[in-house]
Amino acid sequence: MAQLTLPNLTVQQLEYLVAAAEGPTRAVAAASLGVTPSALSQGLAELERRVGVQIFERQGRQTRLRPQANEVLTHARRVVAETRDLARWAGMQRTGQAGMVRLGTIDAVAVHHRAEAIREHRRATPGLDLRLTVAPSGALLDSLLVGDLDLVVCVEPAGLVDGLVTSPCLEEPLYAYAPSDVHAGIPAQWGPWVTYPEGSHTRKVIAAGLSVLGAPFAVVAESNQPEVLREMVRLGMGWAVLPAAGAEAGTEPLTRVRSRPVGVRRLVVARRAEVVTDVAVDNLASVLLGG
Amino acid sequence: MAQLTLPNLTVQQLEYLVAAAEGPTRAVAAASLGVTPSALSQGLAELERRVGVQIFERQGRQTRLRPQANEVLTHARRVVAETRDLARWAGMQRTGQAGMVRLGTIDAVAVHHRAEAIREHRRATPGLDLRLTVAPSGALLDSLLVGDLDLVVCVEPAGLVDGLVTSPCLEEPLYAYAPSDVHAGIPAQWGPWVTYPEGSHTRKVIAAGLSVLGAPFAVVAESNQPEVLREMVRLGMGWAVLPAAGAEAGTEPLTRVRSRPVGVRRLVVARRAEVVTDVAVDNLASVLLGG
DNA sequence: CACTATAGTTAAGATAAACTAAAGTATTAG
DNA sequence: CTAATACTTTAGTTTATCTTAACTATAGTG
Repeated sequence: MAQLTLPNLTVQQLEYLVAAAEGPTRAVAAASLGVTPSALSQGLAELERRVGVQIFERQGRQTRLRPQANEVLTHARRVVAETRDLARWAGMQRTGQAGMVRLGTIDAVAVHHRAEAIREHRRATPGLDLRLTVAPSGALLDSLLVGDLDLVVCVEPAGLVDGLVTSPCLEEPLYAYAPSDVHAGIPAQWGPWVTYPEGSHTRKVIAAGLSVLGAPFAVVAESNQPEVLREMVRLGMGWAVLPAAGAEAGTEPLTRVRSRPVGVRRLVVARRAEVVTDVAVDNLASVLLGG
Repeated sequence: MAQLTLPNLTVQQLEYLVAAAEGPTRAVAAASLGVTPSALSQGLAELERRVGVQIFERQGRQTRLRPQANEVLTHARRVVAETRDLARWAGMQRTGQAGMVRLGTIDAVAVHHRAEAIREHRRATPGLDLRLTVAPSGALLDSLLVGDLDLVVCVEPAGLVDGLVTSPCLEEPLYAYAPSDVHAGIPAQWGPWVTYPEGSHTRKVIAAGLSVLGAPFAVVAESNQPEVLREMVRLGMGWAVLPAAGAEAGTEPLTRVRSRPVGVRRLVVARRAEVVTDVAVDNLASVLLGG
């Protein structure tokens, strides 16, 4: 098949044609474009040369469109309109009003701390495709590193993670809760425990806090979901250390064994270090930090 | 309303983007475009700068499209395809296979002499919008001068018409016909006549021919249509001088009073002198001349 | 008929864009 | 470590596009 080389038309030339077709004279058209009549004339001559078909004809002292120009003019209008749409999209993209952000959070953040902020941000930027993934911190950070997520709110990792940058977001106190029929004694008699699985960032914080208080940490059941842990406590399966938001919500909130927290887990906003600045991600990050 | 200034994208840049998206590497894409990788790289960088949105990202030693590029890529494919269509149209326009030709002829040409040629030309160039107007020679030439027609086949005008050029097309003998019950005598006893109206080019030719033969030219009825004149003769209203094609067609052809023609009318192909070369008109003109 | 205003083109020179060739920078493979 | 690959940058040249200014042609006016 013959490799038909396309005429290298520019959007500007097509704009010139549209303006020339709409204005009563070329001088007016040129003024509306903000160029000299000379520039318009040369630009249109170049357009005509590239299309390779006569588009204009002199009639008296005016230059008019030939009937054949309609085909070209239609093309020009279409491309100009499409380019206008693209420019509009690009503008929204630049200001973060359009595009896609894949956000990952632990459940407490999505359900409690930033639920309203996320809902409000979604309302404020309807063009933005905001996707929310709820998972444990470790899984979120893995996904972030691999590129499956753009922004993560999770428990602060133990050390610096290569390729990620984190900003402190909020600190969440963790309280001890016991089944309702159990008498709270000294910490050395607390337990046994239901808690987050091995490997969980929060579990590390809990273990450290209990260790400081001198409480044993015998684990009888595990779950990543604070709601599940709360129900286990209510059913008398064991004790738990949970954020207040997860434990004291619902119709039958648990009551704290001790008014002071066992520990504090620090939540951070994390994103890839390498990544070029994406305004949509920036905006959401600042909402999540600032809220 | 804000005058959103459009990015001056070029068809070439959009082709670069499409090629880069389709080729496995940029080097391959550049080769398929017939440019150096450097040119492709610079062109794409310029495209990205003009759109104002990051389209590419480095991944290892390759440059990949970011997900956001899909929007731009879709636009690029569309505009490239539209430009290809335009180029195809322009090519047909240049070779006369597309466009519009407004042809005007006298009836004998459309009905007899060039009927087959016109039909064949219409069949051979289906993209061409060929419009046929049938009218007397004077009206055709007026329309041609005003610009309502592009090409005319008519009886040769008496003198040169300013702004028109004519080429001889064919010569058409005109024969005398009498009602069937009339005995053909010497020319001085011919008539009375039914013939073309005053002002008709053909009538001038007829008048001159009869004058040479010494026949009187008393006119009792007029019509521009040879078929009408023929029927008048058949009904016995008078004699007529007609082209053989018009008089001797049909189920009851008239018979000539005299085997030799009374006169000859010269048909010409006429077009405006000023007009820029239009290949479609050229082609049709040569068909009408050559057939 | 000159005289002037209008409509647009052409010419010349400056500025910006786009190409090639060659050198440079990472990244992957052996 | 070395070589190859995939692109980008730089430098210099060619090509486009703009502005200003001069030019052509037409239409209207006395």
